[in-house]
Amino acid sequence: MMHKNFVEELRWRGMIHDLTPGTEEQLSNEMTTAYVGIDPTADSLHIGHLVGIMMLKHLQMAGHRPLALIGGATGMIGDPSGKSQERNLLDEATLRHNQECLKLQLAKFLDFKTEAPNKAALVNNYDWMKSFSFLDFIREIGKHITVNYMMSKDSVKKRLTAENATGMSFTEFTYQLVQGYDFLHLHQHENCKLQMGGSDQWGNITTGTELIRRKLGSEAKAFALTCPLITKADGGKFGKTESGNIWLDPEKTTPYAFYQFWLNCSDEDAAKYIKIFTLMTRQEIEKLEQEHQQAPHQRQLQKALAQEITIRVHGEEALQLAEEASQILFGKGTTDALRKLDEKTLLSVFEGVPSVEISRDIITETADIIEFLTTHTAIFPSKGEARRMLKDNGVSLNKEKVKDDLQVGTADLLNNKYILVQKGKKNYYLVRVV
RNA sequence: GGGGGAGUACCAGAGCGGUCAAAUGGGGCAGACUGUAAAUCUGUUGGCGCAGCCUUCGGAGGUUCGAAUCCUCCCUCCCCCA
Repeated sequence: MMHKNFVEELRWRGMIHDLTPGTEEQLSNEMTTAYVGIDPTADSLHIGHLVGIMMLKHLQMAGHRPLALIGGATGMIGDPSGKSQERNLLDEATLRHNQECLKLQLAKFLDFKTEAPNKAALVNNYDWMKSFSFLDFIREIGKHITVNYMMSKDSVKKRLTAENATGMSFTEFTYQLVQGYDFLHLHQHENCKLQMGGSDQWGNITTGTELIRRKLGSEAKAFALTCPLITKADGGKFGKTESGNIWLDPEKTTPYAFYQFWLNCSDEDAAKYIKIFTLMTRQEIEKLEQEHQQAPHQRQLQKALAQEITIRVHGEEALQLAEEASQILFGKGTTDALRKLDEKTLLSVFEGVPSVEISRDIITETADIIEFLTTHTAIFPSKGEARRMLKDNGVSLNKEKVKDDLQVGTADLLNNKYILVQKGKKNYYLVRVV
């Protein structure tokens, strides 16, 4: 019933950073339950969550049982390992709402419905932490782990010894123990034997395995597996753009923007990401890489990557629209091509492009381009910036560069109703005259 | 509780009475080159009616012709000792 060797699969995909001894044996011996934690800080996943989810996906495909753990409790504390500050408490209603939304998105990757024994499940540590009293916690859990052990974790050491040490609250210090307890709880209630996560979670995960070993004895089996943190070749943070996170929720990140994100990856990143974020086989990927090398300008890797993820998250139809829009905006498209589009096509193509409405008088009166870009449409936050960008040759109307002395008039309208404004090469805005 | 240090633009970090809208680096944005890539080079990075003016250097007052720079109080953070 084990279709594939899970660890082997992750290994060639470059998704293994570290694992505890015996992990592979455990996975080849029996169907194993494993989990990945997700913070429910928003009502949508973003692509930073995708690595963990893909690990669960491969796990399930290999015949094992995936658990997605919503960190309702831990998410309120904040991991001391850096970036995240201590967080605020979410009220329970918000937490449950987020949980439901996340589950719908997870269902695009994991099978929560199958009759097979390895059906995916969603759990929330708030459910078992909320009524766990402090006193009970320190008596039952805290006494099994020494402070010395906890202090030896990198995440903690860094906070204590760093040059610019900012101190660490008791709450943050406790984080690893609370997370460790999750593993113990799942071990006892769900027969969960493996926790997975990013390599920054190694310390927290091993606190869990250690807690299980000390509390349940050395015959209790608990393993850890981490994947490397996803990076960009240029050192930037993965998954962020100037406009923020890339979300899976089409309301937060349009399918067009989502598709564009992947299409825009550098060659180096695309080769790495395609292994992590798609299910293409090794042969398929190697073939693509060869094709890419022979004709790099065609960007086969980026296209394949963008296609597969966009379909999985947003569906076939959304992908098609995103591709069409990209073709018109970035292809050989000219003003003429734009003018030929009928209104319906134009609207569907630009669905994912931010749009602004302005009143018709502004155009019939003919508007100064700077006024048009700032006060009327708010495409630029300040006139100075608009002026600067115009001087730098960075603004186009309907795909034609414009100068700062232009008067915008009805002649610039597409379908007598729209103007396509372009800020730089990649930022489009559809201005709609009403 | 005692002693010391720090808070400057997106971040890091200079400046310590006028020449400061504030060095430098990073980041961002744009342009050139390209393949909607990377690297590189260039420009730009508070606002406006832009050779001028207005609002900024934790907060509130004060000294001075003039303060990011000096004084007072407050807030926040860090370090060391107890």
